[in-house]
Parts: sequence; structure tokens; C-alpha cells
Amino acid sequence: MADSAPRTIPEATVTRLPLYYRSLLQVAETDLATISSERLADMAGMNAAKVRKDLSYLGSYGTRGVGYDVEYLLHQISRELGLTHDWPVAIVGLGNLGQALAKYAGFSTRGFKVAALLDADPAKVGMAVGDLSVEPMDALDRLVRDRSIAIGVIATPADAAQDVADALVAAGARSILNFAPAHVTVEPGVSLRKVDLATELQILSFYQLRRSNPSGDTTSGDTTSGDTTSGDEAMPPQVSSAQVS
Amino acid sequence: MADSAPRTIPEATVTRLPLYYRSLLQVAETDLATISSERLADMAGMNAAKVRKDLSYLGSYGTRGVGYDVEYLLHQISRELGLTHDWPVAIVGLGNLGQALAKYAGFSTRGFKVAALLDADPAKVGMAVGDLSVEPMDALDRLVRDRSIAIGVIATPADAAQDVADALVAAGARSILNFAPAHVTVEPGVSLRKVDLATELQILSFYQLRRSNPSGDTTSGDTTSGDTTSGDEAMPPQVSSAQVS
DNA sequence: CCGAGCTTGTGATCGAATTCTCGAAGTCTG
DNA sequence: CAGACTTCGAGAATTCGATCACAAGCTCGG
Repeated sequence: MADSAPRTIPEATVTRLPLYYRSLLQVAETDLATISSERLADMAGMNAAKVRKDLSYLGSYGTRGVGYDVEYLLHQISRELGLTHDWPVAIVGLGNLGQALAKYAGFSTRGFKVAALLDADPAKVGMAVGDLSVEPMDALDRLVRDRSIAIGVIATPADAAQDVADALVAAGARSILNFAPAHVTVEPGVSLRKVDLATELQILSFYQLRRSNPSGDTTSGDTTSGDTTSGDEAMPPQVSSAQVS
Repeated sequence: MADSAPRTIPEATVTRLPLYYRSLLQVAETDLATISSERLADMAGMNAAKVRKDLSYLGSYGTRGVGYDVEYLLHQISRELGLTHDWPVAIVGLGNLGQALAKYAGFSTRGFKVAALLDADPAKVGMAVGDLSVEPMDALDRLVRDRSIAIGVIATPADAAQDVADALVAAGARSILNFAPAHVTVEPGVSLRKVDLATELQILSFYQLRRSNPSGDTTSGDTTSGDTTSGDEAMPPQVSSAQVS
């Protein structure tokens, strides 16, 4: 038996596991007991070969000629992603975005639980958001400790992001998701991912511009409506890709 | 003279241009007129060689021994990204997230303008968010046409995402940013990017788990606090990476 | 129990992205 | 004006990810 399997899952695969997970959750609500790599690929917007290779990193969980057992695969992926219990998450910064995140239901149904809300603004402290109330920043250490928080979400303005990140790390958080449009650095051993709205839009803008205007001109006003079918010209259209922070 | 320069900017580079842009904006507010690739790399969380290679795809805009002229480079990048004028953006779905996005100030300062808000819920139609009011979905065609909207943002629940995407494309939008936790497909020629909160957290969770627990066990209750310094063991910590949709 | 038909798992291949390295080209000092 | 110093630009090498192709293994019908 033994785990001689090389436990090295490529990073690119890790980022796709949540997609498979989400698709499998959908399938699990139907009556299908098994799913083929091809069908799973369709659902996740992937191709079958990639799905199989990704899943093979977890182990040989499929059955040739049949496919993958949905429940079993779900279990394996959630085990791999550490979703068998809810992670407590702290949200720092309760402006528009922070409040929206705090109220976001999808959180709780996908392996996470909002366990603490913090804001530096005294006017916000004490405010109820969802079923939590906002705490002051100096409560961070205590909250992280008492509630076993390992993941922090930064939803502050850009200029506070680095300080908040430092505070989170100092308090013991080892994973940070940064929504602030600022680059923050953390010590090695702490995971950091970032989501930046403006960045995403700017990437879209790049391809949008190139589509209507192969050079780099910007004075051309509006997009000519009309031809909805053409346009597969030079740009890689539907891909989301990477940022480092 | 001529543009024999191969106008092929790698996709990975495109996703980083916004980061350079953001960093350069910061620099522009200081008195520094030029910046070296190394300093820019520091600011953006990158390494100098990558920055130089990325920028070289835009052209030879640097001066050896000196660095890059901040203003000039900003201009070139914003031209390349199509940020010299504001793109009108439509936001569909004004729940927590949609409202937060609509009010998000960073939008307007980075090349975009919220130009229309739509929601299928009659109870939300007419509601004022920021300085716009929410319109019904059947106004989509008209709004996209009249306001030259090319980019649509989906902030609906998952089960509405595909329909909204179809409607946006039919109305003439050619770029879509999807915040709903669902996979949507669009015809070739339409750009699609996705941002999924739960996905990001799950990726963090993966590495978090591996850090405290090199195998795949999940029954271990809480993260052992204490050793904040160790842990640079096997995981690639601070990288954000790609999803395809 | 055997052969036909699926579907997985994975070695091999291809291509893209990152990193390394160093010559070229500029500035600055004395 | 010469030589030391800085920094870019880009070829070369390497790493990483995606795709291909097919043998292995499973089920099912007869």
C-alpha cells in the first residue's frame, strides 16, 4: 500500500482543483454516480486530457471504461484541498467590498466561515454585518488565536494593505487573500493571493482594444455593433490568467 | 520605418502590464523621473529580468544606464492597455457584490466607468446605487448600444450567470468579467475572465493544509499556533495563478 | 468466457514562460 | 575625454505546463 506516490501536485493543477470540485458538486445533485473525464471537462471548461492528468496527480481514482465515482472523487478533492472542515476566515476592512464579502453566502457553502470582522475605523467598530459585529484592529491577535483563524482577507484601501498584511501575519495567519489594489509582501512561508478588479478589467481592455483596432490607437470611439459572429482573429479570448504579488 | 516589430505580446505579459501600470502610477506621484527595471520589479513583486523582457515586448522604451522614463512608459502602457479613455462598463446583478462593485471608487480612477446597472429582480429596479439607478434586464440592448458598452461584469448568483453572459454577448458586449461561481461559455471572439472568491480561498487552503500537514489528513483540528517562523518547506507560497473558464 | 467498446492513466512531445547571462549603450567623474 | 559604472535588450538554457497518442484495464453482451 504505502504512499510511494510522489506528493507533488503542480501549481497549475492546484488552481484547477476548485473548478473540478465545483462541477462535481453540481453533478452530485443529480442522480449520476459516475462521470467521465470528458463530461467533467465540458462542465469545467477544460479538455479531457488535462482533467485526467490533473486528477491523476491525486491518485488513480478513476475506473477505466467507466469514469470517476462522483462521491469518491469529491471526497478526495475536498480532502486534498482541506475542505472537510470549514476554515475560519477573518475579513479586515469593512467598506463596500468587505461588507459584501462578509455577507456573501457562497463562503459558508464552500469550506469557509467568516469568523471575524475587523476595521481600523472607530466609526465602523461595533457595526453588525451578518451575524458578526466589527471589531477594532487591536483585537486581531486575540481573535486569530481564539478562533483558530489561519486565513485573512484584506479588503481595505490600498494604502492600508501592507500594514494589515503585516498585522495578520504577526497575529498568526498563514494565508492571505488581498483584494486591495496594492502589492504587499509577506515573509516566506505565508501564502498570498491577490484579486484585483481593475487589473482584470485592464486585461480585458487590452484584448478588446486589439480586436477593434489591431494597432494601438485609442481615439476610435465605439465598438461597431453588428457582426457578432466574426472576431476570432488574433487574440486568445477566453482565458483567465495569473498575477504574482 | 514600419512596424516590422512583431505585435505579439505573450499573454503572461499582458496580465502583468496592469501591475507595472499601477506601480508606475505610484512612482509618478513622487519626483522621480526615471525608474530602473529593478526598482520597478521590487514595487510590483517581480524580478528585474522579467520586467525588462515584458517591457521589451512593447518596444525599446528604456535607456541603458538610466532606466525607463516614468511618464513615457506610463503613456506607452496605458496606450497598449487601451486606458487612454474610460471604458464604459455594465454591471449585471446588484446584490451585495454588485452594489459594492458599483460603488467601488477604484473603477473610475483606472480607466473604467460604471455606465449601467441591471438586475432581473423587479424589486431592485429603480434603486439608486451611486449616481446610477438600476435598470431592468430588457433595457440591456438599448443601454449597451446607447452607451457604447463593451465590457460586462456579471455579479449575479451562479444559476443566472450563463443567461446573463448570453444576453450581454447578444447585446454586443465583447468582454465579460464573471464574478459568479459558475462556469460560463461564450462564443469565440468574446473575452472572458473570471474571479471566484471561493476558488481563491480553496487554493490558499490547499497550501495551508500542506504546510501544517504534509500528507492529506484532515482530522487534525486546529492549526497549531506557535511556530511562526518555520514553514518554508515544500509549497510555492506567494503566487497567484491561472484559471481557465 | 471471449471479444467489442469505453475510458482511464501516463509516457512522449511540443510549446510557452521564466531565468540566466552578457554584450551594447548610455551616464558620470575626474 | 577616458575609464568606471550602471542598466537595458535579447539570445540561450531551463523549467513548467499543455497536448497527443496509445496501451492497460474495466464492463457488458452474447
